[in-house]
Amino acid sequence: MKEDPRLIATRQTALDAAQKILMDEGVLHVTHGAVSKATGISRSTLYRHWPDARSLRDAAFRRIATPPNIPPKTDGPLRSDLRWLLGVLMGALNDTPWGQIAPQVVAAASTDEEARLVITEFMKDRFASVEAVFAAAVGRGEITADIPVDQLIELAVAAPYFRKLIRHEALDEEWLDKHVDLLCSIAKTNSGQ
Amino acid sequence: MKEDPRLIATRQTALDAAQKILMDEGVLHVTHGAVSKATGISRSTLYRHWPDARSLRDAAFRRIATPPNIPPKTDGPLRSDLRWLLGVLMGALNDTPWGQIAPQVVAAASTDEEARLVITEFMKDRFASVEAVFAAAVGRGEITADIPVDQLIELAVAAPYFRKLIRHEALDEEWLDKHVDLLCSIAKTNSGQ
DNA sequence: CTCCTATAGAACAATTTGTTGCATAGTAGA
DNA sequence: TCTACTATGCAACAAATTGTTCTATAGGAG
Repeated sequence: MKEDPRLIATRQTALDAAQKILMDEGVLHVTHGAVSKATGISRSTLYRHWPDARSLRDAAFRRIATPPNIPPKTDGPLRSDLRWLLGVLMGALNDTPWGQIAPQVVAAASTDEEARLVITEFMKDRFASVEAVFAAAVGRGEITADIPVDQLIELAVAAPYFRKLIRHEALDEEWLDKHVDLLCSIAKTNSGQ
Repeated sequence: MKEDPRLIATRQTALDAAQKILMDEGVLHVTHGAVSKATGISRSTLYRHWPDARSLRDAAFRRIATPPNIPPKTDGPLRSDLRWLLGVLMGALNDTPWGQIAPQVVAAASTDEEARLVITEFMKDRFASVEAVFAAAVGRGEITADIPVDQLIELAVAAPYFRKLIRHEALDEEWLDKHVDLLCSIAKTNSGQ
């Protein structure tokens, strides 16, 4: 029993448009009417797919707020692995829908359980990737196991997110290099004391 | 030419309610109708004060998003000054309207120039306070001037904001102690090389 | 070709948004 | 106290938005 291709096409077209509206104009403007006007899909069809405004907005959030997984590179050295991982993360923030939508998800999370889940799940993934990088460095004997890994992970990820989402400052290669340098120096000076 | 006390009372009552709605239910629910129902002020009066939905929301944002200034304590030692300053900042995030509203402001900033100004101005203040603390420590000779101050400031402020706004994790005394410890150790090990 | 189902479109009710005119009541000044 | 002023409340209203329902049509599956 396969799904009618028209269902799939409608959903895809509608959510594409909803996503664009969400990014360009904010959550306030994601409505059945706006999506209908943007796509040509009739309002009644949209209501059949998403019975009310909230479910439409939720669908738009969920679709866009599913960022790609980053399998970390862990073949060392630490600086190189960390630079690569955070480079990918920074790229995602700069150049993908996720980067544009993240502020909206952050805000939604304060009143919406669904959005909160999206964020915490996502951050768990990111933290795990960074942790894998540090763990590999410990495994190679590059740093010792007594560094405050949890704090380092938090700083590593917090800085780019804070800079992009909250301060609206540029995330560029130069900034990232300095960030990674500092993280490595912390890891190493705290190592083996 | 003094202002009619009724004007002042209406504005205050209305914005109090708008603020509460903004925090509890999100920006979507800040409308003239909702504020009217919450306060008993008639809709027409509200429209007289704020001609459209956007100006009402903006007013609610602006009112709540004016966080208190924190004059930094700079009489040393570094750990103590930093602990005090970040403690106040953490307290504001945990226990004041600003902490609850910040996610909404962050989101609004991605499509609203006004909200972006609020944030950048505010962050400038916070950064200046942290910088004053480090500068005082340099002045006392506790650390040397060649530490990467800008990065340290960013990390100092980014961590609590990230933790609270994005991860929705607790900001407690224990976490803050470890955060300040790490910052101080970075400042000192990078000092005088 | 036939049955099933998704869509378009229009008509509709309900709610929300914004406007206007008028009576009332609070405020300031003489 | 009396007067002029102005903010508010209220009701009526127009316009836009939101959500529902029905019917005709067209696309897809067997």
